[in-house]
Amino acid sequence: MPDADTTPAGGDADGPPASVRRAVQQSMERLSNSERKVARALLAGYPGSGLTTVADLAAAAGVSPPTVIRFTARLGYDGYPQLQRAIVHEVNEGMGSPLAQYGDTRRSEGEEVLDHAVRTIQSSLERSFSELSSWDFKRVVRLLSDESREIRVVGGRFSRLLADYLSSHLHLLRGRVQLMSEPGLERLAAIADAGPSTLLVVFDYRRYDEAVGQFAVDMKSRGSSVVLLTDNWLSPVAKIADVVLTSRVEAPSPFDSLVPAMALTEALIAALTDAVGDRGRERLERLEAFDPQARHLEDQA
Amino acid sequence: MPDADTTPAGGDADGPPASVRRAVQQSMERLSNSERKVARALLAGYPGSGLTTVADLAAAAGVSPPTVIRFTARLGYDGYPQLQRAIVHEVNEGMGSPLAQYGDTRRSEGEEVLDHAVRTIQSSLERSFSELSSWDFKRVVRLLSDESREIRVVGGRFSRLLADYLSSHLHLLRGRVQLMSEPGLERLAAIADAGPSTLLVVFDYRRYDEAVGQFAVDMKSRGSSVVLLTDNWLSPVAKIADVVLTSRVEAPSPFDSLVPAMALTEALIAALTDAVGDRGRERLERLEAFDPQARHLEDQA
DNA sequence: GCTGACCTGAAACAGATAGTTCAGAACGCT
DNA sequence: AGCGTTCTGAACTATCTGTTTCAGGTCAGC
Repeated sequence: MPDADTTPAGGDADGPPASVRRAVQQSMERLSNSERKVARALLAGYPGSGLTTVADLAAAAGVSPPTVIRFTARLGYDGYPQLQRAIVHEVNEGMGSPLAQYGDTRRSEGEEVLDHAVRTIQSSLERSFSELSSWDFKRVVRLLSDESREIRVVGGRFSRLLADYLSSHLHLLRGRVQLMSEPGLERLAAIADAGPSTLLVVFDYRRYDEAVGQFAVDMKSRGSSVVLLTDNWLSPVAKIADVVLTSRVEAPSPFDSLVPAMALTEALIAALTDAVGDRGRERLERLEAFDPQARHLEDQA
Repeated sequence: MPDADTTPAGGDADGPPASVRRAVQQSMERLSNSERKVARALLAGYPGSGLTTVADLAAAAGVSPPTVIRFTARLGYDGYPQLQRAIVHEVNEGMGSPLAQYGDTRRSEGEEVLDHAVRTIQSSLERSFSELSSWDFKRVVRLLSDESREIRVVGGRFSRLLADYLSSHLHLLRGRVQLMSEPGLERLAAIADAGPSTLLVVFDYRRYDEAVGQFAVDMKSRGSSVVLLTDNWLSPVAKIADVVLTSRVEAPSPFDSLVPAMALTEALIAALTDAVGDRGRERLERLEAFDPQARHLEDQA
């Protein structure tokens, strides 16, 4: 049993590095409420938060310094400096290794489900993007950034959330955008007003929404362009759509996943932000002038 | 672009990261013999050697502490702690996500933006899950699956979509769920009715919603349990929350990303489906009897 | 071989740091 | 309710930190 330098709570005497991160996660249960806050703060800003002083970490966690000390003691370290050394050690080894953290052992219920969920979601996402046609993607971006067009956005039972999400961002970046949340008069009016300069964005994922499908058909018949975001099984709207972007829906549960679709939506927003450039930025600033709570541009320093 | 925090000897105002390592290498010539020993020791054990004490680094280099101090001064830092901070900063970037590398290079508009978006989103997602405490996750699942509890779900400007998403699924799996979509009488009534058997689920991501925060505080003061889903910068609600689940919000655009948060939500739903087991399945079947369009269980063959 | 400039480290110093003590608070358990 | 246990932070302290001071040492140049 050599190397008794940095393996306190790692436990099983097998893992050579015994990541501090995992040690913390495993010890979660044994901790008190405030100590758990420390654990969360440590993981949230890892590893930087563990390389500052006790006082700093305590402040970040919203607890007092003694709690941090007790936290380190409970993990099995002789003191805060020793925990720091362990982190430094780890940083020295890894300095970039991304997914070394996923172990193999599984027992407790929740963990298995979570692990499975993570992998399912990630592979769905990966696959979705790898199957995405970048040419279609660009076409959609061009359509969305064309301010001479009137945009309507609509979605189905769950995908209405994405329709909402997209239109909210569109509002921030350009004018002439409308979300068609409910069936009814609003949609009828939209059909009546539709023409060649109208752009309808449809989110339709299983199970496909009949009302949305009919609405798309009607809009199309009035000359509107139609962009469809759907799953890989293709909504019936695909038949009449001008551009189709698909995403996978494989989920860790019996329900479908919207994560890849949302990722696609965010990618569209990113590309659109890039496309509208200064024009959109000006609009954002104008909007912010009226809404002190929205300062979306200051995120990236 | 000042930010005179960590860019002393980077010098030429060109290098984007101004790596400490590179700063040292460039300054080699200007150093004295002993100082150069320090430089070599620092680079040899980088970054760990720079995260210890002055005395340690001096010993590793075979020189006296003052020499280390003079070394840091010669590099342009105000003191050893400042150099340390610069290194920590660097480590923080490099360790987690490979976000740092996508600085500037772009040619073909749509495609590169898309590529960048994909990578950003995926790394955010990966990082979020790696930082997730599975213990907290399990606690939330347990709370959500406890049918003796009355559940209230609320969200902020954008995260209301996730609140909606979660509550929609909760409705399918169990009873006594209510989405608090708008401020107003509905929320007041919820506060009045709240008690120890109430569970409030709060989605609060930057920019944090004051109304939601106040609502959470009020609910908590009435004895309700509070589960918070937030970003890694922690909503103020974290102070009073019983459990906190964080996700990253780094996005390919100036806006924040909700993809990791949605993935987390879906993981919760998956685990919850598992937890409620047959009871939830029966409920689903009962619901389907009244809604021929919802057949969520047939997805996985 | 003397003089000046420049390194270099021992010793001393001021300030910050981790860790301890203790009293009050919160909690769970009959 | 009342008890004992556990948790938590304010105040304190001993220690270690980075830094400055200063004297000894090295070397080049006429």
